[in-house]
Amino acid sequence: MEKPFTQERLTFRLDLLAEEAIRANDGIFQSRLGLKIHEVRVLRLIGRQPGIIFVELSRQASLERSQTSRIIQGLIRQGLIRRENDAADARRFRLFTTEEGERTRHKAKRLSDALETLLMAPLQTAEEQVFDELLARLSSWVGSDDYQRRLAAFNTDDDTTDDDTPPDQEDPPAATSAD
Amino acid sequence: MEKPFTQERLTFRLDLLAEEAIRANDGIFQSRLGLKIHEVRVLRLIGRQPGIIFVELSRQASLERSQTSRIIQGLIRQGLIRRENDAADARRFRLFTTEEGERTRHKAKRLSDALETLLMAPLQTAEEQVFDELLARLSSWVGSDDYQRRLAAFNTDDDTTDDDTPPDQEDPPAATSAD
DNA sequence: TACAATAGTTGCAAGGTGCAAATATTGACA
DNA sequence: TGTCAATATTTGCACCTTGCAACTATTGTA
Repeated sequence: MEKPFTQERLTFRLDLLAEEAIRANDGIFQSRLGLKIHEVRVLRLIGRQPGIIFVELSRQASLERSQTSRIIQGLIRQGLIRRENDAADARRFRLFTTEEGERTRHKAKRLSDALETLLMAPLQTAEEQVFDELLARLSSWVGSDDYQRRLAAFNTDDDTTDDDTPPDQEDPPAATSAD
Repeated sequence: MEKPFTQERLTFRLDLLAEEAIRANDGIFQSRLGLKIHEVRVLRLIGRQPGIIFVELSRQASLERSQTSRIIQGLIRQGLIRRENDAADARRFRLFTTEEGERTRHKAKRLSDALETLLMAPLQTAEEQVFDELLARLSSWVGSDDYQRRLAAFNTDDDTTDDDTPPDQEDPPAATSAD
């Protein structure tokens, strides 16, 4: 009755897993810290790079500028971070975590670690490392200009000219009449 | 200047990659087939299991019932699938792809294949297989009752009692003043 | 002084998501 | 047979996220 995930689209599985990971993290963060996952992400980045400026933050968090802006406001309101005008350029400001922000960040870290462990439970240590490494390579790849360029080309040109796919049989249409 | 993705949260990277994969697929599907990624997912599932019923479909696609319902309506309106009342139970109906639906499905498949190839470009064949396999195991894991149970326990209990984390030093706060 | 570029904010509209109530049908049982 | 709980699917709706576009503020340059 359970459909195996093998043979499913890679993108689908990726989506599923990511969604689940996010859902889990977000749920826990909300209930334990009162923060959303994106807020935690921003908090973490600021904590790791004190003095980071807006644009960098937005880029690294992979969040829209408007979104980033609103998240920052929220974190400030909650007293988890503070901003400081840049001495050299009044358009910018630099961000820092507060004491409380640091405490929260560490709590979040612990929660994330535990969740990650749970998520990776079925993998052995070595496998987990491999997965981690491949994931890192892929993440970096999709962030690269090269990838973006190729993707754009894909959208424009007709790479789909290999119309030689057979009528397709995939699955023996298993009768779902299991009642 | 480019922040490496190593050392980032696994969930974050996972999210990033999944988002990118979806964005790419969705864009292409929209422009080439006029379909959204979720519609394609549903179409694919129906094509693979002709006669599938609503609940099963919703479960396999991992989509809300309401959402699934609306997607089905859309696909019917576009003439890509058709529904047939279940002989035994009038509350249910069974779903089938139309001729055109099949054609569209194959087009979608080709597009997905090509995109997947692009996405996995930095990996060698063997690595890709490993990644695929690990992903499959993880997908299946997060769908399992065991995982769900453990996650629920996590939400309830206090697994966070290991409060021995050191003050944390992570990153040498690299001065962002690279200007 | 003027103008283009950069930094960040805010308004707003479009779309996705999911709950909850509604409808239709079935099955069990008194 | 009438009643009621359960199942299947749909629809209404309200909430939230997302992202564009327009706006303000400041800088650098000519």
